[in-house]
Formats: sequence, structure tokens, C-alpha cells
Amino acid sequence: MSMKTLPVLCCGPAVEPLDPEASETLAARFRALSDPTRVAIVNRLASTEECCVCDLNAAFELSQPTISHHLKVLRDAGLVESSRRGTWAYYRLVPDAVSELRRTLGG
Amino acid sequence: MSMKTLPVLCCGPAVEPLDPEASETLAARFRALSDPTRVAIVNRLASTEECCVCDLNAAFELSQPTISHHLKVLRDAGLVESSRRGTWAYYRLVPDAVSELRRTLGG
DNA sequence: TCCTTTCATCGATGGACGTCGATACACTAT
DNA sequence: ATAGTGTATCGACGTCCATCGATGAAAGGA
Repeated sequence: MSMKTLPVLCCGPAVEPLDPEASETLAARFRALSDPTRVAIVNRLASTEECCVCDLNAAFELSQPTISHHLKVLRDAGLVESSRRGTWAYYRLVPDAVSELRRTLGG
Repeated sequence: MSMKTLPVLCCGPAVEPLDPEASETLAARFRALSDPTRVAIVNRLASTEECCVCDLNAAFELSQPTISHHLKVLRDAGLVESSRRGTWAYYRLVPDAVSELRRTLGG
């Protein structure tokens, strides 16, 4: 899950044409935010700095496997990272990944 | 397709908690960019300022109905707008919509 | 050891999405 | 009018996705 990312723009001022591979990469990242639950999770992590999965399970009226699935999607997209401490798993945002996405839109 | 938009943040510095409706709205916009073809279309429009549908049909190896479908998705999301001049339809970006999305990520 | 708690994974299901050919619509030219 | 061209819509099909219950894995406590 390395998140080595090239400075590719999709739109905004002075954009360069995108090769198919870059389009695929960008679309994959936006797809990670294409679900309201995942947007809400990311939003929560953005204001909490670190969050236990059990809190997320309590915050959203969805089953535990569903929340776990959304967390995996966000992990695979490189937007969040997790670490286990004892019995609990803690998730936090990857700020650079968000910045990357923002720059993609032409900041 | 009015695009009256509230200044809602989903992440980034100093974000406020999101109500379910706002999450839905944000997710819908990101979903419009969750397809590589649509990312490429937006990218192309960002550097061409205005573009005929026939050029898009030629640029992507997809059927004309498929391109038309993607353009509709982008239109419904408020990211692009179109106008017919004679036989041809011209599409262009809605810069404010892109800026909105960028601000959503905490610019 | 056994039970409980926390989280991840599996398998199934219903619905949404991308894609296409066929067709309808709008405009132009002859 | 008729034919031709550029777009949009329709209907269908296959695939992907969100969701769930059931199950597995790991850790801690009795």
C-alpha cells in the first residue's frame, strides 16, 4: 500500500492530456469516495485524527461487516491506514492522499 | 440543473461533521468522476474549453450511445453543460463545479 | 481451557452501472 | 419531401457493488 503518486491533473487550469492508465487511477480514487458512508467515514476521520472501528460501527446504522468492507475499500484506495493495538483497530486519514486528490482537481 | 451549492467540507483541516444528506450529495459528485472515461472527458474539456460530441466520439473507442450516456451523467452532476449550435452539440466544463469539488477536499 | 469481545473474510442476493445495437429526434442539404 | 448526418434515448445484457448473516481469526479475562 505504498501510495507513490505522480502529479497528474485531470482538470483545472493548465491541464495536460491524460493517458488511459492515469484516467483509470484517478477514477479508482474518486470511486472510493462515491459512497455516502465512505464520505462520512473519511469526514469523521478528518476531524477525529484517529478512530476505533467500534466507534464507526456505532456511528453508522449499518452492519459491522459492511463498515469493515467500506474501510477496506478506503484502505485499498490509500485514503486511510490502520493499526491494531491489542483487540482494537484504529483508523486514520492519509493526509497526502487527500491532498493528491485535491491537486487532481486543479488546485 | 441549478448547482446551488453549500460550502460543505468532507475532509481537510477544520472540517465539520456531515449530515447524511450532505454525504449523499458529495458521494454523488464523486461518483460522476468514478469512471475512467468520464475522467478523461472532463480532462479533455478542461484543456479544450469547448468540445463537439463528434470529437469525443472519435477520441474514445466506445460507441456513440455510451459517450452520450457518460455526458448525461456529467451533466446531471453539474460538472459540464452543453449547447446545440446547428446540428452539433458542444460541451464545456462548469469551472465552479470543479472548484466546489476541490474545496470539498479541504482547499 | 473456555468464553467473550473485536474485527476481518466468506458466500449469497438484490440493485446499480457500463456497454451496446436499435431506434427516435433534430437539423441540413439537395 | 427525401435523404443524410449528428445526438439522444430505449431496452437488454453482463458485470460490479453494497449489504447482510454466518463464520473465522486474534486477543484478553474468567
